[in-house]
Amino acid sequence: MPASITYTYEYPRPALTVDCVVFGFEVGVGVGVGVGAAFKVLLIRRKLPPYEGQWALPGGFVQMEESVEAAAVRELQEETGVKDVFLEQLYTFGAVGRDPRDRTVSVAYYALINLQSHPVQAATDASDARWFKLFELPKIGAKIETVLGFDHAEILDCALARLQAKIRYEPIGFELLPKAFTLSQLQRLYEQILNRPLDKRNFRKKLLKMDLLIDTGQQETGVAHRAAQLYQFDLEKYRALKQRGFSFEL
Amino acid sequence: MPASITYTYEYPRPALTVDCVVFGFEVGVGVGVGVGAAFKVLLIRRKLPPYEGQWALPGGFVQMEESVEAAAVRELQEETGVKDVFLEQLYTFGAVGRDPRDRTVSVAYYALINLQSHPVQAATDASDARWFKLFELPKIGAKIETVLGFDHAEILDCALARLQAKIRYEPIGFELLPKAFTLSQLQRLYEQILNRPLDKRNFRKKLLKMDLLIDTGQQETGVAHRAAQLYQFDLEKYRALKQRGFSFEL
DNA sequence: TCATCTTAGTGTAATATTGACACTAAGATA
DNA sequence: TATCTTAGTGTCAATATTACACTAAGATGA
Repeated sequence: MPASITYTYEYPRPALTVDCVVFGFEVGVGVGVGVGAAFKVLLIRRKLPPYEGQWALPGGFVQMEESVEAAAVRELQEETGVKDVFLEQLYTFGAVGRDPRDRTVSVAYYALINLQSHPVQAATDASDARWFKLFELPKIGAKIETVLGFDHAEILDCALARLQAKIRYEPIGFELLPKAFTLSQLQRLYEQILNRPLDKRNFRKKLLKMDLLIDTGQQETGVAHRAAQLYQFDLEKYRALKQRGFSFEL
Repeated sequence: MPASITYTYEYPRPALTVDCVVFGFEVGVGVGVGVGAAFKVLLIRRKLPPYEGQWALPGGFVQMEESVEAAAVRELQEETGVKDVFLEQLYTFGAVGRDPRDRTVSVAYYALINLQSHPVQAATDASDARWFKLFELPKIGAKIETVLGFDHAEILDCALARLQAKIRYEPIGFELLPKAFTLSQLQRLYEQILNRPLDKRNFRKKLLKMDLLIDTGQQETGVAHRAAQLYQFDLEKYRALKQRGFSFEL
C-alpha cells in the first residue's frame, strides 16, 4: 500500500466496515453416536489491535469501488475461504463508541453454510478461523459472548434472533443442510435453532403437505440403523408459489 | 461552517448518510364523506443539487459525535419538524453508483406517525415538506416513484414491504393512529396497508380476543352516524405477554 | 442366525382456528 | 319521522393444530 497517499474531505467521515456472522450446521455423523448435530458460528482470531488475539467476526473495510454487499462477500472469502453461500444484510451498527480507536460504522451480514460442502480453511497465512458451537452448556468452556471484541456479541445476538425468526417463515434452513437431506436432519436443524423439541409426526406431516420436498429416491448411507429417505428442497417450485402469495410457515 | 478545515484519512471513505421513510395515516375525517382514510409518505423538496427541486426522502449526513440512529432522529426533526415517533432501522443502501456525485452509503430508517398528533411543518426556512398519498390510482398525477431522486424509490419500496410484513406480526399499526381509535379505523388502516379488504366480524373477533385493547368508555364524536367505541392499545400488557412468548398476529 | 439396538416411518381423534356470511342498532340529518 | 350511514354482533363448516405409540428396517455383535 502506498504510504504517502491520503484522502481529504471537507467534513469528517466515519470509517465504514462490514462484519459477517457465519452460521454453520453439522448434521450428526459418525456411526451410532447420539444426537451429534451442532449449530456453530465461525470466528477469526484477530492479528491486529484493537482486541489483538481475541476472537471476532470476519469483516473489514468497505472499499470505494465495491458495494457494501460486495465488501461482505470479499471479506468472507479472504478471511475464511467461504464463498457462494447465502448472505443477507442483518443490521447496521452505528453507536459512537463501538470501536475504541476510531469512529466506525459497521454493516453486519449473516451467512448460512453447510459444513459438508464448505469446509473452512482452518488457518491460513492471513487468518486463523475456527467454528464455535452455539447453545453449548455454559459451564464447558467460556460462553462465546464473553470472548468477542468490539460489539460483536451484540451483532451475534442480533443475527441469532433474526435467524430464529426468519427460519419460521422463509425456507432458509435448507441453506444449512447438504443438497440432499433426511427429514430427521431437517427436524434436528429446526430443533437446534429454535432451541425446542418438535413433534416428529407433525413436523413431517406439515413439511410434506407443502409438497416442496423432492424425494431423490436415494437413501442415507453409513448409518448403523435403518437408512432414511433423502430429499431435496424444490426451490423452483417455492419461487413460483411465493409469487402467487404462498408463504412458507414452519 | 469553517471553510478551511479539512479531514484527512489514510484510506478513502464513503460518505455516510441517513434517509427516513416517514409513513403517516389519516383516519377518515369530515362529516359524511366516503372512506376518507389515507396512507401517505412524507417527502421534502431538495434545495441543493444533485436532483435539485425534485422530491426526496428527508435525510442527511451522519456526524462524528452522534450515533447513526441519532442522526436519523436529528435529520427528521430538522427537515420535517417530526419528533418523538416510532423510528426503526430499515436497510443500508450501499451500491456504488447510487449517488451520482460521491460514493455515499445510506442507512435508511422508517418512521410511523399519526397525522392528528404530529402535524408537519408545511414549509419552513430549511425545507419544503409535503405528504404524498400512496396507492393512489396511477393515472391521477404521477406515481411517486417516478419523481424521486437517488435510489429513493427503491428505499420507499423496501420500507413499504417491511411495513406490510411487520404489521402482520407486530403491533406497530397503532403507531399510525391516535391514542384512542375505533375498531373501524384500525381495520381501515390494515386494509390500506395490506391493500386488501378484511372481514369486519372476523377482524374484530380476532383483535378483541387478544384482549390487548382497552375500552376507553369514550365514543367517537363529530360523525354523522352512530358513534363508535374508542379503544387504546395496551402496550404494557403486550410487553408482558411478549416476554412469555406471546406473538401478535393479525 | 438371531437377539438387540437404533432410528425411520406412519394415523387418529380431540381441539382450536379460520373464513364466509346478513341483519339489527344507533345516531345524525333533512 | 323517514332516511342515510356506519356500528356492532353469531353461527356453522372447513381447516389446521396438537398430542400421542407402535411397527419397520437395517446394522451390529454375541
